Amino acid sequence: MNQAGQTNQLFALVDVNNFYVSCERVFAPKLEDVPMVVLSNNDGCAVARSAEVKALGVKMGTPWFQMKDLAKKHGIQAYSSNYTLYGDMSSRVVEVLRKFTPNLEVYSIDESFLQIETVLRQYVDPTSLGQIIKQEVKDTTGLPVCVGIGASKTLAKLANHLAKKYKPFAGVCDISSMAKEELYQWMTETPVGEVWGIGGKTAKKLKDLKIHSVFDLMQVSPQAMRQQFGVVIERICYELRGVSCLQLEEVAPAKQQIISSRSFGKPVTSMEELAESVATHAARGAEKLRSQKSVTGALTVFVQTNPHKQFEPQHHQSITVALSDPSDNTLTLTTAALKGLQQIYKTGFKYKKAGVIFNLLADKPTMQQSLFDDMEVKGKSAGLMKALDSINSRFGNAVIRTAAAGTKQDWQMRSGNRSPNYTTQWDELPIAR
DNA sequence: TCTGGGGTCCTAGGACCC
DNA sequence: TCTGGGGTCCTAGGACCC
Repeated sequence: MNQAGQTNQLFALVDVNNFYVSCERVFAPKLEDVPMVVLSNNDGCAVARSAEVKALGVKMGTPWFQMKDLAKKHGIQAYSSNYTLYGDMSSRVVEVLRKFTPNLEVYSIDESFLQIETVLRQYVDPTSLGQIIKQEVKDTTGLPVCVGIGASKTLAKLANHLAKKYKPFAGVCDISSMAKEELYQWMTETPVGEVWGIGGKTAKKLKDLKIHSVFDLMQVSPQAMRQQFGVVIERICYELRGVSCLQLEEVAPAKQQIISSRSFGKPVTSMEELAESVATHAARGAEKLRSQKSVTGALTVFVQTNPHKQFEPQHHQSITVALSDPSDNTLTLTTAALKGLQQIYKTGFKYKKAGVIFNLLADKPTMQQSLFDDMEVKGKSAGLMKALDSINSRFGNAVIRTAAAGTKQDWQMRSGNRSPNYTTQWDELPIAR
């Protein structure tokens, strides 16, 4: 919530239009204006649609086989997805955006929030900043973006929706500078289900309460919404009123869960095939684990039959295997996953999907941390000082500089009023050779 | 006769996002 | 014939404790 005296925040949401489709078009300009979709793994369903295809009423996630007739009729081109390419293009976009402000949150592969009130004075107004961003991304990466600007993330999202939907905005919509009457007009015209965080289920319940538009939701009492729907919807109400409740998350927090799973192109029945898949997923997960410097304390293995085949016997089962020691080791994790699979596999089913989930993630202990753990000096100031002294004598006194953790008072209390000369940021310590 | 009550922790499941 | 692959947060309810 805004504190009195705090600078009013302003958020910009930059979102690439039809991201996967636009990426493909950058490298195949002849596809410009051609109706096209990008398909999911196994070419199952549409995960990105060009504007032309959206105009035909094709919904996100429509199975390719269901739209084949339509595709034939309108010449819709289908492309298999290339996530490596999209990931690379995404980084390039973020690189451009960082030139405008370091206060940036990469929200998804094709969206970033920028906090812009601090850089605004260099520009005529928010809209012109938005236009410059849009042009710069286009010039540098070839990708088209829309920019939405508002006093909260939710309003920036709404503004982005308007920028995409209504041509006169020319790709940039600034809600914060809009006259109240105009904003309320847009809010009245926009269905409540378009609000970020209001999904199908909630939209339906809201409609039963005669809350149909964004404007309706902004008007109701947030407290009443909290009672009926919980804190999430309450927060959305405040955000729509311009009270920012969701702050920028500049550093992505470490994942709490890592999933690797995939559907099979064809039904799988044998243990051998399942085992191969599960082993692959465990190994992939282990890589992800190591890349964020975590270890996992438990993993879940699951197998599923095809839920769309109503008349075939169904078997959805999972098992969670606890590890005696948290690990990021491929062999350990693969072995545990296969052990789990043996427990849940049953013959006679046509499996459609299998995967591995790592739970109970924790930071991987660094060498320095285990040193302190072993010496049992953690939290004991005298022993801690001694240990730090010994590190200083090994690496030179300049190595350990300041007490970065906690306040100065905090440190002095724990260390008997000595000055904060030591770091508790273990990552900064060098590793002995 | 009459069987507490409040707290924490964990898990499953729902709802939502892209 | 053919239907994605990730994630997050919140809540309710059960287990358990004193």
